[in-house]
Amino acid sequence: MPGQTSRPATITDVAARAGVSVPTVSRVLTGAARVSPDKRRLVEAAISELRFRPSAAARVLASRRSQVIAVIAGETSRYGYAETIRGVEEAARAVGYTVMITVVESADQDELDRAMSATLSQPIAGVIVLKFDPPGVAALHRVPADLPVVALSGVREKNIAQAVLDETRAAEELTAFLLGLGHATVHHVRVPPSRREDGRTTGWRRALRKAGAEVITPYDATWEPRSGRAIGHEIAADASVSAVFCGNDEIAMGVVRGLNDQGLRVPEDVSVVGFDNHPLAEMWSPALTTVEQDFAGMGRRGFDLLAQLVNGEDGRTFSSERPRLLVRDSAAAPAPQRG
Amino acid sequence: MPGQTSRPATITDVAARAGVSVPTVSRVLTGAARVSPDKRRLVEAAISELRFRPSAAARVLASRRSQVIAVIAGETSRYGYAETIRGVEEAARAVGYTVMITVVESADQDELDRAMSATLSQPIAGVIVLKFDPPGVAALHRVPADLPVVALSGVREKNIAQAVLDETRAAEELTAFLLGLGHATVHHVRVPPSRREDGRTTGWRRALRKAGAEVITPYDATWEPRSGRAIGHEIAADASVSAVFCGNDEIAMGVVRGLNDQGLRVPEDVSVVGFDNHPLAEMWSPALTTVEQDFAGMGRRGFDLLAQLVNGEDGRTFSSERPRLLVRDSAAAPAPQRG
DNA sequence: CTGAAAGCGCTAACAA
DNA sequence: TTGTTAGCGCTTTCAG
Repeated sequence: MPGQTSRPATITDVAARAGVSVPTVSRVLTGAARVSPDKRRLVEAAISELRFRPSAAARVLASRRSQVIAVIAGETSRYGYAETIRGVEEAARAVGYTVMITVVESADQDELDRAMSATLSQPIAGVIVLKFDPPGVAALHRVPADLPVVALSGVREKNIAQAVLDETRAAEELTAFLLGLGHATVHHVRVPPSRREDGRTTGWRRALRKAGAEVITPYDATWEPRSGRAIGHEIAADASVSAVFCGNDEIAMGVVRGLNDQGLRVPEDVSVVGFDNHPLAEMWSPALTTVEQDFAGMGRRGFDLLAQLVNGEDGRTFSSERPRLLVRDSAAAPAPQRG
Repeated sequence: MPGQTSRPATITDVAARAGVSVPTVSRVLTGAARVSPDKRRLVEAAISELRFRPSAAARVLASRRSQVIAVIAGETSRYGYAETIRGVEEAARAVGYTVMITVVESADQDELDRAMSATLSQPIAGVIVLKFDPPGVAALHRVPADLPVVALSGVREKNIAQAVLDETRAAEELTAFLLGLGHATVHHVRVPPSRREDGRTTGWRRALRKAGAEVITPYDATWEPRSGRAIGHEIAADASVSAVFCGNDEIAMGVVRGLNDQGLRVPEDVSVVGFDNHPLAEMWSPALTTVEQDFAGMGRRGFDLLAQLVNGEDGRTFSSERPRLLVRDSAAAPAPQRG
């Protein structure tokens, strides 16, 4: 008998073919109740013969439960973002969840709502927000209260489940390391901050204060490595700079390049350190001293937190990890003729 | 009157509040039919007072249409992958679609089906497959026939809608450029290929054949820059190598670094070129000669193709773009003492 | 232009 | 253990 139309099989088709009722098929699908071995076998056979795939939409509607989570982020392709998302996806996939990506480009209310509404009207079990930047911060505050939420970031926030990387402590440690090398102070190149001040800047400032070193206004970079290069040119012209802490490795590479453009050598003339341990940081010449950040791990921890919330288990609502200092070749004692 | 429970408002609530029937609310939601201005106003007021968001699940179930597409990929965070996904997401968001990410780590049938079934049971309008690697290729062949599909890649395939970047032509051009500089032949470092041979390798071979140059077996790198560095060490030991074409910029940076480790200079001793125009390629010393690949653009074009299929419009089913050669500083005429 | 009625494919009580 | 009966929240006929 030919002519089966290619309409996807439904649970009703399966039930008919297996000679059982629809709920029985549902039972073998969900495992919610016991089914006799022979009926189960019949149902399973029917399922595979018909290539039946249950409709998630119908399922969600009837059960009010979903196996999808949304990740809301200001970007998706820069190193830290991409790795974090990768971690979330991995952890989600391991337990049968799918992840939906929502990019929020602006912190503007209307634009935000427009971007989010498409996602929020989807049947999602929960939301993970990458609170890395202003759009992320804004998005966090517009997630409906009835939806489980986890924020991922470098800075702690009250009353919200959160997985963080303790950037503040790590930045403090890195800055102290530079000071320990003998530098009078450490200059700072910021990446775009999520609020007034990010953890890296706070840690840097704290280390300088503790050491009684002068706190010089940071340079502001964009996410583009070439903005670091331009700052490198500025720094080269300022003989008082002997050590520079950059908000991330890509900017650090730009700064090194900018310094080199002007004939300065790293670390002989100026020490430069980065943050994140980007895959290319160790390939760079000189290999970058930096801080290793386990973004994927944070993503995984974030998903675990969310899964807890979704399942109504209690447990920790906060997960923090301390990034690790990676001493390589881009920092050394200050040159006598500079600083 | 307090005590509204926080149960999300449904279309029925809105209808009641606006004093109209449910279908009328539906009409203003979908715009499928004309509604008198006053009723429309009433409905809109009720919607915003109740903070009503239509349930996508119910909508999909009733209308059999979805505003979600799935992206299936072997990875998500390496440069080309991340940028491609970014392009798809951008184009999708612009027209109110949401994207779901599915990572397929292996080409193994069972593992693939497991990874894909979670996504395929979701109500999706179509699928975009990143056919960049073996898992991607395998995934493409397991997408149900009734689902609109677009493949994204560097190599053309029959009978399937596809957006590509013409890597073969670009690689040929790049190799010819090196040959034109006076190199007797060009060595090649491959990145993990999606099948037997990727477009970059094919283009390289073609250029060598046309020029009558010797075709030497390529080195095989992984996606990790450090694998390039190890290959750089090998190349340094082989004085016959004067020009190297690397499968991507990250590997090229590794190779340059490996060459430098052994005291060789680029491009004075050996010319090295990459592929992709990674954001750090121009920061590198020397700035990398490479090929600019518009991955995000390919992602966008892919989505547009998919949207066509979903909407049942006819039109082009293939979209190709030619990457652009970017001459910078990492390639020069061969050194007399090598090659 | 509008409402009544039916049904999308599934799960959740409830009996049997 | 199994089937029957009701919906989940929406869109889609079909009348009017």
